[in-house]
Amino acid sequence: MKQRSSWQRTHTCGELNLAHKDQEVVLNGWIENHRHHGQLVFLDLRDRYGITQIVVDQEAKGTAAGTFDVVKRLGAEDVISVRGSVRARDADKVNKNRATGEIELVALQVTVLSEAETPPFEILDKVEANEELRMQYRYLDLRRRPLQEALLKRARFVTAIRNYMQEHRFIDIETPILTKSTPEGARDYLVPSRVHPGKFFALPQSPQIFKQLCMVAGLDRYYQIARCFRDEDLRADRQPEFTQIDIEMSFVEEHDVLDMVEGMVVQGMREGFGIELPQPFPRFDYFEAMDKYGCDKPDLRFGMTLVDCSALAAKSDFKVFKGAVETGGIVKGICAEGAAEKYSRKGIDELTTFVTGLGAKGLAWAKVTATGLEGSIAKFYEGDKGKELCAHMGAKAGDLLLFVADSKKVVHKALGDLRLKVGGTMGLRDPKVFRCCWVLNFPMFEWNDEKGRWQFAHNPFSAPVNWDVKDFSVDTENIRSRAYDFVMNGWELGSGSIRIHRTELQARVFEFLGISKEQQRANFGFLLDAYKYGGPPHGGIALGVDRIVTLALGREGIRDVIAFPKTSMAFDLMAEAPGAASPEQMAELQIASTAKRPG
RNA sequence: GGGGGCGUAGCUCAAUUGGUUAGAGUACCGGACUGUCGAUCCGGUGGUUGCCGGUUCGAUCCCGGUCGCCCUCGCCA
Repeated sequence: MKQRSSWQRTHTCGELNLAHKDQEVVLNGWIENHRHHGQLVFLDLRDRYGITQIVVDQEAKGTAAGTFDVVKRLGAEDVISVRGSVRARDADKVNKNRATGEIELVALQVTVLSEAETPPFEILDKVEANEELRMQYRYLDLRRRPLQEALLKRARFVTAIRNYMQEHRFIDIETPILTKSTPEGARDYLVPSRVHPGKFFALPQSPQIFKQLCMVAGLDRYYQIARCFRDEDLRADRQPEFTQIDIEMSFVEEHDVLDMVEGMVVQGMREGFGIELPQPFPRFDYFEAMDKYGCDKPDLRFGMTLVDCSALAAKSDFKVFKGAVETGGIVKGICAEGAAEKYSRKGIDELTTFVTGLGAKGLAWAKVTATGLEGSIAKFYEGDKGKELCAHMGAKAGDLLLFVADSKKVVHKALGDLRLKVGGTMGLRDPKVFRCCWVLNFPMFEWNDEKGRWQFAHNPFSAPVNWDVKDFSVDTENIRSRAYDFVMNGWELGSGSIRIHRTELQARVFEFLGISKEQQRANFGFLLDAYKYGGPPHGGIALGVDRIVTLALGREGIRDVIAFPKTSMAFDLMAEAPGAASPEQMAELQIASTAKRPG
């Protein structure tokens, strides 16, 4: 027989119903609300599982002496234990908004476990206090149901992922948190070493190199729910520390990784959030995604794809169209189905302002009517020409056509963003609908204007699509890597690649980017050495847990799904971290601060 | 690092062109009330208008600086 103190609960605040009628039970919890009626008091008692109404009746039989005096003094957030009898409510007194609404607990005895001061904000499901205050008192904010629900579902999701990985022979391997700084990529968080004066550990931006070493070690399939750290400026979807599902597999090609991860995501979304994802996830070549959606993370909840109209534009009388093509640019359009009515002249002006803000010189448009086109380009597309354009765009009466003529880069940026904006306005981006896809074969390098040199587009270890590429300096911008992104609803949620597993090729990539032998040795020496002793072909991916959960739950930002987040200035308002180090600590670490405003 | 928004009672907000004693809802405290469930009714406490400085007879309001929070561009291989 388990021991239970008299104050300890027999049930939770979410589970009592008519089946427990007339039973004597004990509940523990926080007082969410209290309603005093003189000789009759109602308490809403809350715990993680729900809310149960407690009734304290001065005149009820069997109530312990003094109970009513205790209850009269109770207030919000006091922690109490209630021994009572479960009573069915009369039909007209049932609260249909609560799982426990058919019953109430008639108090026989009330014990105060902990008194609460008036909280700085009311603990209600609906957010009333501002986020700054809520972050300062995060432990109070976390009492709110929406936050608890996010943490619960996040945990269920991660558990589903772990189960899936376990089922597929992956080994959960912990990699170092105290590791080494690398020059490329994000700014590192540094940790001074006491026993190595003047030297610093870096917190990992990701376990990238270690997971590849796991492959060299022959561990074959690695995964980790890994904390990562990046000291860059923050956004609604970025925290200085965040969590990745990190995966690496040996002896694989792209489709092996993609198939495996696809199954994992489907299982995680189903078991974590009850979301069924349509399969298979479409797989786009990078340039195909850019051509059709104007971006490398397409939102597939709706169509409205970009249609190339350059050929039609070239023979047009419209100078803007014709001129763009003649000077090496392109003309593309989108067809917003049924949007003609939704956009007034003023609405279209706003769209024009929107695209000019993205670098476009203007926005050409036309509304399709039963008789032809209306709008800025109508006079160039009368009669058959108009019909030809509509046929090309797949447009029918009531649709709105929007065109941008410019360089390919500008057209894709402007129309890609415009597509999302118009799609949003037309209600095509339903937050309860989820569509995933893969984007493959990203460019291997990108030009860094500031530094005046090429740099990795993805990471230094991504293999080129063509293993035999002789010279990276030839046609550099068209060299593709075996890198892929996982995308859901227009969010990049994961990124990975098939890796380079041979020293020679890795060395040539570094060499091309002007990373000297010395730098290579200093930064990645142990990885390059490892490959000398037999590195298997391998590849992997990392998925952002915080972002997936945020998207699945339809929350505003990732702070909503992290128990103890930091502000956009990377400050923990509750713990007041970071904080000052004492002179003694600094001296022991042999470091000094040059900050103008210490502590 | 740049741009934008915000900062007034514990909380959410208001306050006319710069003008009397800075208001309301809610919370809290006190009172009434035996069927409420965002209880209701009556009364009350509660303010360095983020901070510093300037303009002015007079500043919540205008100006400069500063601190904090949020969004965003750069940044985040």
